[in-house]
Amino acid sequence: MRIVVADCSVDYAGRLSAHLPRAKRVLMLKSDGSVLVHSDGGSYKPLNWMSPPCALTTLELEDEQHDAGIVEAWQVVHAKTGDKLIVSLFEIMSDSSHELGVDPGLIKDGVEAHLQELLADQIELVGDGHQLVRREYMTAIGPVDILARDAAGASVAIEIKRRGGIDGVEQLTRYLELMNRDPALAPVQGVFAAQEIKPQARTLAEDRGIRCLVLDYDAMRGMEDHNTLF
Amino acid sequence: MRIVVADCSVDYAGRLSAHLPRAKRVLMLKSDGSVLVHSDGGSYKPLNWMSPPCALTTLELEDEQHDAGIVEAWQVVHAKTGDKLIVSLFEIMSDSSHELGVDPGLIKDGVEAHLQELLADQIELVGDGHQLVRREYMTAIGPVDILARDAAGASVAIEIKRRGGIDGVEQLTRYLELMNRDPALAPVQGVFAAQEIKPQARTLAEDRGIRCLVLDYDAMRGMEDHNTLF
DNA sequence: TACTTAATCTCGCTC
DNA sequence: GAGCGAGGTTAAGTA
Repeated sequence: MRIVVADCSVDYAGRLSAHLPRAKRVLMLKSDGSVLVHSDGGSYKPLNWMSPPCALTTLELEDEQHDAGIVEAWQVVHAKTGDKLIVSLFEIMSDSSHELGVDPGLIKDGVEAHLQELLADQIELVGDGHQLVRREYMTAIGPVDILARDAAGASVAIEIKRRGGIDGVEQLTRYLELMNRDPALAPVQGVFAAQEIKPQARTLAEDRGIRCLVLDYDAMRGMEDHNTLF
Repeated sequence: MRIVVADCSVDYAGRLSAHLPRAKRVLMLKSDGSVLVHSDGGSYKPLNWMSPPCALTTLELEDEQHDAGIVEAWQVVHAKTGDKLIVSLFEIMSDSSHELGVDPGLIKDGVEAHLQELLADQIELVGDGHQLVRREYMTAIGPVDILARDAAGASVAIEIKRRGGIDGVEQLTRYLELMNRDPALAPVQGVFAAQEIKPQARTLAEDRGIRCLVLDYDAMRGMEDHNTLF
């Protein structure tokens, strides 16, 4: 990993064209050839970058570049797409390299799969007397998150999202359309469950007779812990 | 901007929980308080991070942390959500600060908006005798990319995507459903235009009577240049 | 390997 | 400020 702090301008030509006017920035050159151009603010996204696999070469300076005050120029080319990033350096404030080694990587938990697990275990949240049939119930066009039966024994197809948007409603609608053609399942009631349901999605869902269910992740997790403890 | 290269472990607790085992990494501390944890590889996305607005404080070390070899510990807390990032430093290889100033920002062109512009200018690509009514034609549920009329004067609603998937077809279907209720427009023919149309999307579109149109961006741009030149 | 879906998405625009 | 769509999306999981 090489880190350069420099007054520079950057040009990108690939799926789009982009230009960064001259300013002081941090240039991160990773050992896989990738380059990140960061400013002192914004989010984790660099102003500009080149993803691996790619290769960096130092360009020969032409007279007019030299006259313009450029002291060094890099060309970073993507190995597959040919996308090109050109960094023109006017002044280098700092240039250092560090051997980091391979990173052991991130360990994370607490995502959408967990919501499905929790709701399967607490299926009564969908309605009194509901019973789980199975998770990831396969259909011809993909798996429905949860298939259940209500107190009367009627089928209930549940689509779970962390944030419920229109896409999720469309997805559930396609499943319902298909499942309602199966005499063994029909009629199938739809339930759209999410931690947060967007107004447009709720409107669309209710217009189609799909029930909306807002999930309280913390409460469900707390319930789970409680169940585990006793 | 402060850049620290250190042997460290990182813990994040917020919308999810995540942990980074001890390893050498680059820590970028931006002046807005945000922190990025980068390894020597991967993409532009950091292994872990905290977005602004947030604040960094140096924690008092407890005896057991000291015994474990930790020489410094930071706590970065998000100002609104309360998300927390804790960095435990075991050894600091490098620690430097640089004044960068405010970045002038990225200038970009050549995205989807451009495709819409090009197709509006070259509306005859949709079919002989077609005429542009307007771009971004507003409906109650959002703007249709292009509204045109065919040679016979019938309405044509065009949805443009760079990559055409099922989502885009669903979107256009919703527009068509709404527009066909308007006597001044009905009947409205749908055209799904994209640089690349996925097979599933094409099947769904054609099943619904929506015409598919594959756009050749380079040819359209070339045509545009040609028009400008002569 | 190709495709589908989620993301601590981010970013920009509109209402 | 909230909502919605696009992204050089990126990244992870699955068929």
